[in-house]
Amino acid sequence: MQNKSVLVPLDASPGVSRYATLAAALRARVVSGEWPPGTALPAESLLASEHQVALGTMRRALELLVADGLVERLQGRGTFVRQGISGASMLRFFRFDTGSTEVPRSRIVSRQRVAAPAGAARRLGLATGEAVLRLLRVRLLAERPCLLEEIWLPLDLFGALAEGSTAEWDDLLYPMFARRCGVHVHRAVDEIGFGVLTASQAGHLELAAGHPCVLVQRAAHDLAGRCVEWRTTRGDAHAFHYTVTIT
Amino acid sequence: MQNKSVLVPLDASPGVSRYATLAAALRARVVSGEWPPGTALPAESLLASEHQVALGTMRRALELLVADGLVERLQGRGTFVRQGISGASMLRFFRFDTGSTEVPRSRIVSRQRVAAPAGAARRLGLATGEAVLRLLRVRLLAERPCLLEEIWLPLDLFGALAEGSTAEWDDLLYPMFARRCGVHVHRAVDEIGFGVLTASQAGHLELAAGHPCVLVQRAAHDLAGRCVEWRTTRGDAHAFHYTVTIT
DNA sequence: AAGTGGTCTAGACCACTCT
DNA sequence: GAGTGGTCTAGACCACTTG
Repeated sequence: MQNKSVLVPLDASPGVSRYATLAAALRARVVSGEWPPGTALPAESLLASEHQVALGTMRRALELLVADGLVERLQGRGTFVRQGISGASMLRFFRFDTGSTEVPRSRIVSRQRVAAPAGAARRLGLATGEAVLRLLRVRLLAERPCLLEEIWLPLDLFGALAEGSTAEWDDLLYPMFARRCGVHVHRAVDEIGFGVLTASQAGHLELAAGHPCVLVQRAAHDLAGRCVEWRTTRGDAHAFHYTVTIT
Repeated sequence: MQNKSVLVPLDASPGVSRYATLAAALRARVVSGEWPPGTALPAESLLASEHQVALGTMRRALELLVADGLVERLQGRGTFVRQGISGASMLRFFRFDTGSTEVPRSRIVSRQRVAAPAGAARRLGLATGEAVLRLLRVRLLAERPCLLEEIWLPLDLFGALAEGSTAEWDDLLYPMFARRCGVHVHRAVDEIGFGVLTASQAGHLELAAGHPCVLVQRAAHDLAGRCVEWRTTRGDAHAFHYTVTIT
């Protein structure tokens, strides 16, 4: 029987499959922090019996969470809440001829605690004037600057980054966000556009003012969907390349 | 039992699941033309009994074909071989402020039957000098040119387009390719880069020579994986925008 | 050896689309 | 009403990881 509405009092929403309902319930528990990033969920057989559904139905629900990127499943090990996005490097939009695929070095040019201007506030879901951290950061490959980033972070989440030396910061920010601030970036939207460098921007990149550049504007979100970072990345337009496959 | 190697003589490859093997077999039959684009496959129950597998196993195989974009399944109707790619408009890379999302008008500027130059031949998998069709095409929104396209087609497939007026050609090429030449574009790879317009290119777009532009180079493939079109699209870099979501 | 996810089976009923 | 794909069940065994 598909809908044992008598035996299963829970949510027999019409038009919604059981596994979709289960997935939503599990998603809520993950987002609530019941299973923090990196921890394992109960075994599928346990979850199935707890929710009184067949194993296959619970598996379908878990597959939805995998498709969402919320969890990952490892044969023989378990089902784990993902730590955060992985291959989201800005470098995937550029091709700098350094041969290797090394992680670019990172240099924090400036760090300011400021009142959020309208644009950043809007993107971060804050009121104009709320306290934010503004970072200016240059990324280098083979000692040469290749990307310039302006990063806006809500201070209520990233207070731990407002003090202390920035010289020892990691080259990769997101793992550091997780370790030092407990912020896990789970989803990001990159919007690519074209522009021209100001004199100041060009200086950081060792290019001429007015040089064409590609702009990548990123809004990064945590598990709960809150925007936790707003970032604008600039790089030489001539180094830009990106591949999309349609099917 | 998972591997009835005695009862099922077919391909008991180690390390490969049954449904993956089934999917490969079905894919081969689709590619061979046994079920042309637009036609329905036999019902999943038929396929399952024919291949002596459980329904669920055959469904898993069909899901793989769906993920490939090879077929689509419609509840109550059947499983159909896809006609071709759908939302692959070049316009998704640009934002021209015309408000609407109309299909841009198309004007064929020139059509030549030529010997393939090395670049086009390589992309199309032809020998240099083989006969190809070269099209120059302008796309217009609200009567204003927005995109310039140089299109290379192998003449052995597209002979039907070499004769007759180009004035009555459709605004969308792929449906016309299917109707008039029996060529179905199922997969395309777009490679995006940055450049600058030559005087001649700029003229077609009503821009100045040297104006920055975005280049989209597309290789389009049919069901069997043959490259059937090589296209270079140019548009004003300032109109470029593209969104990518990472998770 | 115990526990996990991955594959497979052989049924059942449901929702939808056509005629 | 007949036929299609979509959902669900209650089992079984396989492949892999870890103690």
